[in-house]
Amino acid sequence: MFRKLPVSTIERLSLLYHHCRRLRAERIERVSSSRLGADLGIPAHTIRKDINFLGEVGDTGSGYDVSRLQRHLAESMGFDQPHKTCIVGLGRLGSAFLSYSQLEPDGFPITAAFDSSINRLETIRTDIPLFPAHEIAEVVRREQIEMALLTVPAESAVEAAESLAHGGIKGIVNFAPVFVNPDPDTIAVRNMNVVNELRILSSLSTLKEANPQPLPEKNKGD
Amino acid sequence: MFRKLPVSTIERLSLLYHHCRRLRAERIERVSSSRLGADLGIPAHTIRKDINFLGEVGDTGSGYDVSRLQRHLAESMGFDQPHKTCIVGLGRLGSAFLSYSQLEPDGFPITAAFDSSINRLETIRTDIPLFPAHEIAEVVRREQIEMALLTVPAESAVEAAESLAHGGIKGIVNFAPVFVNPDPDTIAVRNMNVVNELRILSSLSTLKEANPQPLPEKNKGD
DNA sequence: GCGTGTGAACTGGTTCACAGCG
DNA sequence: CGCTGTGAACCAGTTCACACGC
Repeated sequence: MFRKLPVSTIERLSLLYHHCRRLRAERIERVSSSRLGADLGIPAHTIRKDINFLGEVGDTGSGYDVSRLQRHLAESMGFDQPHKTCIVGLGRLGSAFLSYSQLEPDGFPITAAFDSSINRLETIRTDIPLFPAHEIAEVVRREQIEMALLTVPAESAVEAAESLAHGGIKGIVNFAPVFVNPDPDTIAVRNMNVVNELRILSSLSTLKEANPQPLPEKNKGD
Repeated sequence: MFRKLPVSTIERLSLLYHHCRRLRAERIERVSSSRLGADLGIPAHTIRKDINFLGEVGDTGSGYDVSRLQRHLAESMGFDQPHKTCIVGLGRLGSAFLSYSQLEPDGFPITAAFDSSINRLETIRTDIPLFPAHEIAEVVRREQIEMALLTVPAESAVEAAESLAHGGIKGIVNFAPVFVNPDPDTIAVRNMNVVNELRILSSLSTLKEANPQPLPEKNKGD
């Protein structure tokens, strides 16, 4: 249908979808691109361009109907269907997600969780079914799990990702500080690495000091 | 010195720096751009271009000296100095970081942590100094804290970010699902939102199904 | 010959400017 | 008159191709 959405556009539309839900919760029914831009830190014309990838949705002269916009986003990007998700690695971070109740209502029900330590599996108390790591592929396939949060130590990340691939996973959010992608043609990976983000921030600030110029202004109107 | 590094280049160089440390730990002293590219999922010529922003560093015909490369990266991007870091919000996620011992050796010592619940502050046992949220600005300024991990609920994020700004923070890693940036000219923000990453993954997979074409190959050699 | 360094060509995402419509 | 929609212009980053040094 909509070939070739730039990834950056997908990222922004995903943000936008979330913002629509928020606006609806606040009973706001109508919003302009410039308002959206200010709220999300994105230039207004970029917002309009992005939305137009989905076809015409706005009402000329009076902005966007929040509900309609949300519906359009949900339908065309698949935000309306839930996607079964699993957690691989139940250290501190994985455990935190295990009890992060926001995932289910946002469309990502945690359907299974894995750890290589049987000991640890027996200790954790939760309603979510827990399995040993060697059953990853089997369970993912059986339960048709699409998404994975990969929260294992760096040493185990590649192997765990391969198991997920064997199970037919569709996407991985990788928290380990190593590159994993068993099969780039089939599996998408997003990396979330705190230390790396901190490094990026620190070099941005270092480079800025060395060359004092304001960061490009991004959240103004048109 | 090196004006105008694209942010994407900074991101890759930061990854590269981390990889250098790993290689050195494995006693690997010499590496080619194509090898680096394969390890990091980045095309080899992009690696070379990125590295060249720092000036000539490689040895023609025989790749890069890992130690020298690491040193160059550290010096020009400020990776060698430690940057004091704080945690704002001690829920599950914030607490996980509080005991994530990797931050200190990677150059981001946790110097303080904050929460608005005095009760919670009294419960947590740690060597890191804890403070009530209303002291954020004061402590950040006094301790010269540069970085913050913002792990508060969405409702409190904007306010917390403003306090950090008052304290003169340089960078914020924002885990809350709202846009925060009190002062784009002075403060850099990186957003890490699991639900958003999951949505991006799900729409990538949805759009791919609707239009079955392989994702662009990224981790091949030259 | 292998692997870096780099100017040149390219590509595609972002920005602009304005037409069109309520 | 405000705000969307959009083709055109722009520009930044990526990709290419090849010269040069080991």
